[in-house]
Amino acid sequence: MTVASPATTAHAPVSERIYLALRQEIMRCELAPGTTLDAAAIARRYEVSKTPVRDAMQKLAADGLVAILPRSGYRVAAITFQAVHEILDLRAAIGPHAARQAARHATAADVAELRQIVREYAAPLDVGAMQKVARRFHVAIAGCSRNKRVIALSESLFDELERLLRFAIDFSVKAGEHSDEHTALVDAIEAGDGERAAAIEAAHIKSSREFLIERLMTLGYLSESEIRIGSAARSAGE
Amino acid sequence: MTVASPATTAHAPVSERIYLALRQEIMRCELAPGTTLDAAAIARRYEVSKTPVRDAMQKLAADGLVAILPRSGYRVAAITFQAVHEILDLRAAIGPHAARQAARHATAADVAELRQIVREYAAPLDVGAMQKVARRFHVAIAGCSRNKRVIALSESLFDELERLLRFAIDFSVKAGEHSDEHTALVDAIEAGDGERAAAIEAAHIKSSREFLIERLMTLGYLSESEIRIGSAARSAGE
DNA sequence: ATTGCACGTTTGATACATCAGCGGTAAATA
DNA sequence: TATTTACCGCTGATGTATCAAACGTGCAAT
Repeated sequence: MTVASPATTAHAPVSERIYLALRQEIMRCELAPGTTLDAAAIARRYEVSKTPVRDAMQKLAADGLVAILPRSGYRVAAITFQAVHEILDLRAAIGPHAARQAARHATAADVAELRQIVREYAAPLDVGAMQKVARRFHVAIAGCSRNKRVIALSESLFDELERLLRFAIDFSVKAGEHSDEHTALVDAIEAGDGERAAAIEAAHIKSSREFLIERLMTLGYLSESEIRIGSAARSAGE
Repeated sequence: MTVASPATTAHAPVSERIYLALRQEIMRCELAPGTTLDAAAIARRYEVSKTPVRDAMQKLAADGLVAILPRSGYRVAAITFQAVHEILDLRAAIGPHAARQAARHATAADVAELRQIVREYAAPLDVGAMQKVARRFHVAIAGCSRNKRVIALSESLFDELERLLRFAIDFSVKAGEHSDEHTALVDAIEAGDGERAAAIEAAHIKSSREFLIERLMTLGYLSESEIRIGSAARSAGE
């Protein structure tokens, strides 16, 4: 109420602002997974009422970032092996598909943009920055598919993945060097070879999946038996 | 498959009721695509306040069934060729993947359930009922993947597809007979042959895609050029 | 005819009321 | 005295009523 509501706030829905702020906090693990969120406190903190907080919670729940316990509370989504597995599995489904479609639809400008992003891999980067570049690269490929749903889904998956990585990896890992793979992928897209593009993307996702699982294992987050079993028989979590 | 009531919680959230009711109306095209929705009127109609209506709108927006125009209104999502294309494309990405995973994870009970659903195809069905059975079949396969995200996504895609079919096909088409294909798919899943399962599912989706596109063309919803171009260069629509 | 202003309609936000679940505390029993 | 159970109060979500702001529309004036 103290906000004088400047005339410049033409198209700035308050709920969107809250949504983005919370989303960032959750993804950066500044709000720890499993934490129960107090809607009233958040409203006070951002100096707004509870309604936009409510809206933001709905959106975050749709993104899978918070769980709504009816009549009980909001909780930051827990990080479970199940979740990691599911996200990587979904990525394995849509990543290659997006690459295949990208090979069909990519324009010269698209290819140029992809090459630009690949070039940025060369610069010495910390893990956080590398994450960002990787996200841009894969989302750009999704963009080439010209399918808005695929794009939105890719973004969502990468967001969640980023959160998992921040939590589990703790930034202790050096920047991996697979820019060769990326160059090959762009080449395949430029050549219009959808199958090759899909295969490269599939291999890429597989390797990052194995990397991540190994990493989680060394951190004691899961045992070998869980990997063997896959995602079955996980009753707990969420 | 009884409802797993969460212990003491025997509650019916009002917003959920509104959500389900509106969702059904939208999917049955009783609310025509493109219609602007009056939140206050809906609130009066269901004898509730505007807040649960708001929540329901947020959920529907997350499902892609309504579009929220900030500071302007809610509108039932329009049906465009773009949307049909995107949904079928996404299905083409996750369907085969789900089938492949189903072959890895399906239990004997899963296979039995799938066979039961396939059997129901044999009975003489109207198009609406066939839709429902097809939905159950494909969602059941997604269920075998043990990936909750894949399951939710499959359900969402089928819901949207159902709406598109209701709108475009107008129930004038006879029940297609591809139960052989379905049987073959279940066989592959039972045998654990993921690649074969994925291939069958891919072919199945491709054929239904072609069927639907042809159907839309005969109804004058799109021209041949649009098919050639694919989804590119559609500036209009939502 | 076009532009500008004012009004009405509808969303967006706030403040307030209500209700269910959870935890603490106390009492009763073994 | 220790453990269990039942009751009560508190916290926080859900729903209602009200208010403010913004977009669209229509009329009027230039």
